[in-house]
Amino acid sequence: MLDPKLLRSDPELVADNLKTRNFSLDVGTLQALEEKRKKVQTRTEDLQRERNSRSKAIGKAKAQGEDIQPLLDSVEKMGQELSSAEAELSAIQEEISGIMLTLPNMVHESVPPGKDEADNILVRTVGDVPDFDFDPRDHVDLASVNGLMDFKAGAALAGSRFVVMKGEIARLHRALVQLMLDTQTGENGYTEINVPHLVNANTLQGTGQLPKFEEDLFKLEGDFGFYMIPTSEVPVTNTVAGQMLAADSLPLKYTCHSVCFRSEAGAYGKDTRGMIRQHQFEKVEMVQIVRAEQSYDALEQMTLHAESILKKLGLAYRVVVLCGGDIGFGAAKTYDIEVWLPGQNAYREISSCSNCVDFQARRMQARIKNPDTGKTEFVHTLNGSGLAVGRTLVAVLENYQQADGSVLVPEALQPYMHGQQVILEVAA
RNA sequence: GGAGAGGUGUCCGAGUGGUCGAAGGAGCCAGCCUGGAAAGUUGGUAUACGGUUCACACCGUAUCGAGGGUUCGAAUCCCUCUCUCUCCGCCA
Repeated sequence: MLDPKLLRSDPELVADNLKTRNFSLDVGTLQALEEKRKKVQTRTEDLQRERNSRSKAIGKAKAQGEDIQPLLDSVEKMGQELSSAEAELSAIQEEISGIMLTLPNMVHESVPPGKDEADNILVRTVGDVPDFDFDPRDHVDLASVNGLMDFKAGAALAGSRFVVMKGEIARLHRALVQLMLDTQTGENGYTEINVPHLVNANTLQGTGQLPKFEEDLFKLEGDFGFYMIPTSEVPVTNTVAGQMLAADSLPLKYTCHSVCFRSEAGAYGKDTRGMIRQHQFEKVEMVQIVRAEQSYDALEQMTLHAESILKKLGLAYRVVVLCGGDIGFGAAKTYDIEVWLPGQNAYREISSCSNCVDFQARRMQARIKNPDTGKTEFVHTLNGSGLAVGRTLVAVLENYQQADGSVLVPEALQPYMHGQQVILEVAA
């Protein structure tokens, strides 16, 4: 959520900023609502004050054994007026907060303007794109041998955009999870955390998926009000919701392996082949809760933490900073990491690292007491993939393939593969 | 699933209709004390919103798990929900 004070005091500044992400803020409507709110609130509070003071007088009079009937009569008439003022006020406030919840975050000044991903700015390119002396296959062709990656089976069990993995592929997938968790915990200073895969609406509102993006989520039927998490960013970040954190407990750095569920509404016909875009996929996430003044440094570090996995795996990638038109709802600045996929002859997103500044913290009411000023302030939250496991699997298969269709196991993964150096070998 | 007990400020904890934003304690901050510290001692220490103000600040309103109700007045009474704990049942 945006700072309501800023929105009130300088709506043009906010509107200008949101223009960067092609969001048009209706300043006039908002200001009119605000003005009305102010008027009704003042009137309501005046009435409340009057009622309170008369009620106190009644209490006093009664204690002294006086006749309170005249006082009762005088206050009774206020009741109607007060309750209608209160109703009007809460209706206006509800309307305002409804709008506030749908406003995206303001972007950092370094975020480039732009319409879509074509306008993202390249930050750096790392590693060499492999040069094959044969026509490289994509991961579907490579791993479908013996049905080790079986989309038909997935479709039969659930529908399109599901997969069944077996044998060496399933193990490689698990090995990637292990490598990622071990790296983030052992080298990058994260604490491993394991969280619910089902959450309630309030939690999703805290991180910004609700109320605006419900169609992207899977919601469970029944009275529980459960949604399946689209990313563990949601439950992990919300572990600090509603808390007054000790300032010296920050930064909090969590890494979490989870399954993620996305409806992929609006992605019809996009990435229909293979494991790039599934309804269910696994991800190792990084989440940081930091002091405000540290969040942009933390974003740089977190991006490097994501990159550290790609470096270990020897995969070529590039880092881009998302332009205003491509950046997510809650983020103030986002780096995407794109890995080279020979099967697509293109770089494809494998991680997204965002600084949400105080946007989520304000929604969640996650705060610290600043020890220097004594003031309460919101923490800053960051999240990033470290990495998307399914897409990393795709990248390993496609980048390490050999002419005969077998795939070399990157050295960093071999300890997790019982020392196995090659998979998908065709029996001679 | 059944029975019971609870949810109060940063934390612990008192408070069953009125002067309670809330006793007391811990923590934290400041003053005194001290060569310095500890101890002691005095004071301060919630959040949000609104109003007045250049500002310091002051005033008002709301907030005792959440929402509704009763009442002139609710932390306190009633209803619904929710979470935690204990016991029983069931269960990976």
